[in-house]
Amino acid sequence: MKKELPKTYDPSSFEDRIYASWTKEGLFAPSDDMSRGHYSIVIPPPNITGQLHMGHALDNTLQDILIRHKRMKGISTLWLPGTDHASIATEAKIVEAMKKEGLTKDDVGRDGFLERAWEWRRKYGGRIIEQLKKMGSSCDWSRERFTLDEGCSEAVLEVFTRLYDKGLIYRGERIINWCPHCLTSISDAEVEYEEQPGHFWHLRYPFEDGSGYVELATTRPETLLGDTAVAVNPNDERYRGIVGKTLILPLVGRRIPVVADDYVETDFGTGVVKITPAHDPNDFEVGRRHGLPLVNVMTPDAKITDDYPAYAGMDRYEARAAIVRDLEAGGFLVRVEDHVHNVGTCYRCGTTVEPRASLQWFVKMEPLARPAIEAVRDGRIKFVPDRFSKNYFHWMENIRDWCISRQLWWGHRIPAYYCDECGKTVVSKTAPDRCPDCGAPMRQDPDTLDTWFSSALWPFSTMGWPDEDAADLKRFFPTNTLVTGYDIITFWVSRMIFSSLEYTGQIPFDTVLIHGLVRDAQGRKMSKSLGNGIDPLEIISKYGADALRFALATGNSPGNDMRFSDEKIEAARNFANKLWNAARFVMMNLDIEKIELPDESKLAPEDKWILTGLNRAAASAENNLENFEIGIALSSVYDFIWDEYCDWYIELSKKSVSGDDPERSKTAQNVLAYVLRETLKLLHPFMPFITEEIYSGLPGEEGSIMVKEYPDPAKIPSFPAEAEDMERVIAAIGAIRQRRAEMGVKPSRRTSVRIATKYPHAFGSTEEFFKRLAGASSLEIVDDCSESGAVRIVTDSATIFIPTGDLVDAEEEKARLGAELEKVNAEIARVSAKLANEGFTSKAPAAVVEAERVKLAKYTEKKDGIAAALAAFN
RNA sequence: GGAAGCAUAGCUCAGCUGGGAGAGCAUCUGCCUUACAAGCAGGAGGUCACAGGUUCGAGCCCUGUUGUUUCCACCA
Repeated sequence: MKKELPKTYDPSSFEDRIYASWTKEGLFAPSDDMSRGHYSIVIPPPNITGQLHMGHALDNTLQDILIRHKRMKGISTLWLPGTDHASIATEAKIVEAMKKEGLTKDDVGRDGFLERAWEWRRKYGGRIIEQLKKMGSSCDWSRERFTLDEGCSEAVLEVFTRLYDKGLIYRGERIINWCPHCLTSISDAEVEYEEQPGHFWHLRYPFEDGSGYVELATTRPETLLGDTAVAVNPNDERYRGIVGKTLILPLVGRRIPVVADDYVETDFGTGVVKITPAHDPNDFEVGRRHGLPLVNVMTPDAKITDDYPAYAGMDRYEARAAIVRDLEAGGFLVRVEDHVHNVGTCYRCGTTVEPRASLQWFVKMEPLARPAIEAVRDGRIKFVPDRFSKNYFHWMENIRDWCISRQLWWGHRIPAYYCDECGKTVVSKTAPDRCPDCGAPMRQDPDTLDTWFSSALWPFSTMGWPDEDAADLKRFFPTNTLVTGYDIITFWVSRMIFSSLEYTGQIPFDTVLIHGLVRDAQGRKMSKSLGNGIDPLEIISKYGADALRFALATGNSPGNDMRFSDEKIEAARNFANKLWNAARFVMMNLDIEKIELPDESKLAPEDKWILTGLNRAAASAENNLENFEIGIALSSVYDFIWDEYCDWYIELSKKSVSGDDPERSKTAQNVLAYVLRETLKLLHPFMPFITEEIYSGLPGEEGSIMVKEYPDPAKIPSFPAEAEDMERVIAAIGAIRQRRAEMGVKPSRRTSVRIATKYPHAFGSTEEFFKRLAGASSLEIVDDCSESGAVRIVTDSATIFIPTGDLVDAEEEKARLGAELEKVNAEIARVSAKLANEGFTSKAPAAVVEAERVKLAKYTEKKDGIAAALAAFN
């Protein structure tokens, strides 16, 4: 019946095999048994262009831990996976690929392009899914979804038409962020600001009537071509007289007015601002207030239009240089100063964004934001940690309308149809045959929707919405936990919340578990450009997926960034190896058909001690997992395995297992195996592969560990009193080891040990322990020992005598004991003072006061022991 | 300009509702004690950034200061 594990822990030899067997047995699908409730998570869908990186690895490890834990608790559990079509990123890839063939989008046309995109998706879209599987992710792959699949597209159409009918989606000419490289609009959230050194060019614009100039400063002189006014503050005494006058725009010759607007700060620059409504968001607003014309001076790829022949075709930076040169030549340049300013860049490609007035589709946010704010404020949705709700509120409360149209082809095409004859617009899920007003043919809007528009629907579009009766929707929606990084709260989390509330009337999830970024060993963000990214797949092939998961989960607290280093992953692998070897030891010694926890009457003190420890570890794991304290949950399991089970219990059990009492041996085997089995279950959500591999070798166990019941502390026997006695023995062994090490006693040298204690029952049958673990040749329980040639070690429950003959220097012993006495006296003084403090005893919780009393009693016992030991020298 | 996080052992970090500071790595000493040298046993190492405050009691709560990181805003 004995099963042997290979001598070394080699995760690559079993991880893939185990994952395949889980899949084959269909263990990832939710169970039909709903008696213990249900629990669901939707995966943050990775981009189909993506390769697994450490961020995914962390995100998915956390989700898998939560899911596996709930599943083991018998809850019907769904982890719904899928991918995101990632409009900009994917389109860029396809364009790039076509470029190698010498083709452009226009060459192949819209249909040809989409064919290529779908082909690309078929080829590479599953790559990241396969990588997630390497992590051990227990997603229900039979439910895998894609943001551009039929169901999700249906949801998008439904939402768009509903919002349009409600007046919450509108089309209008606004200033939007335009990426000249991606050639599309992007939303405010997709702009990243970075500080860049630049200049302030002080210019002067002449009055038409020849009465001089106004001086103003700009960081973007090339936008001068689009100036349609100059503005001053209405309360600025200096400029009161010029409001309403007309200026001649240098180089262009356009007549532009001086307007008064509160937007202008009197104490910044010269107090005069040039207004370019088509190329600056603030100027756009000023322009609207004053009815100024929009003059767009740039092409989509940020080159000057043909309207300005002197600069036509130049890109914005060439044009800037040329215009500055011409301004200087014309005497319009007063001076140039250095200036650092924030420049908006595209979050996808890093190109400097060009604000640009254009006709786009928007979602009216204010009415949607209100209930979304309320849902978090009243606690229906919780952020863990809570502080991220502040970010959320700030963003939601200052939200601006969301630009959702993209000048891309890969994505959900906007279901708006235009009649070129009469100008009619129809928004409809199905294409109208012809214009309902004039009967002319209609033309669909060429644009697609922001990728995040469909991601915002993910928690319910994947469950079957808009079919309100869809089985999954009824059963698993709202979902429970959303696990994601703080970097996409605005992009995604907030949009799911308002979307779900608006369309389903329900919250999308009750808890948002936020994690930080995984940084490199130096604390830098992992990035492609730095080349400091650590590839999770490489880590897996070198150390195993369990080690990777452990390294990511341990010591990680919600919302905080973490560093990933070789030391961390090695420590994780070492732990796996430790567990592996412990299991190997247990299995080598097992001679039982199945694991049965023996009656209490058969249990030895050390058995009761380890069971009590297991009980505590199980309680800690359970409580901390429920509170999303995943790192703490894991460390309590880790500590139990290494410090209690391996370092002590296995050593203690050796005397029984290999002893000559068959019944005692059987009991010890059963306890060893029982604790190992329950420990494997405790650890399984964190390290699924190694736990499954070991579990499958345990006698009498059938099926997969992943669907066994998670250890319930209420069902694990606990013996606090006996465990405390065992602690006295462990403390005594520790104290002897310490003294021997201090005295430089060779490990091979055995000495007899005598123990005087108030707790003789605790030390009753422990001789073997002292022989094995404390270098003892014999153990004797004595009432007292007054011989002087002995080392005396005093713990709070025993005085230990080791007659080491001439090794002992009486004076040294006295000095050492004296020092210890002093120490313990100081402790007694401190605790006594505390207990004498009426403020403490009356105000502190009873349990805390009691704990102090227990401490005092222990210290006092120790003091008495030391005093007695000292007395023996006199 | 606004907001938030972080500051704990040489390094990287835990420390969950306030009740005498922990881990991993590194380091020092001694061990191949037949599960494990990816290990075992033992040791050293901390005014918990600084200054006040609240409290019987503060690493933890409050105020301020310094350093550092991030998010938001965008003053042309």
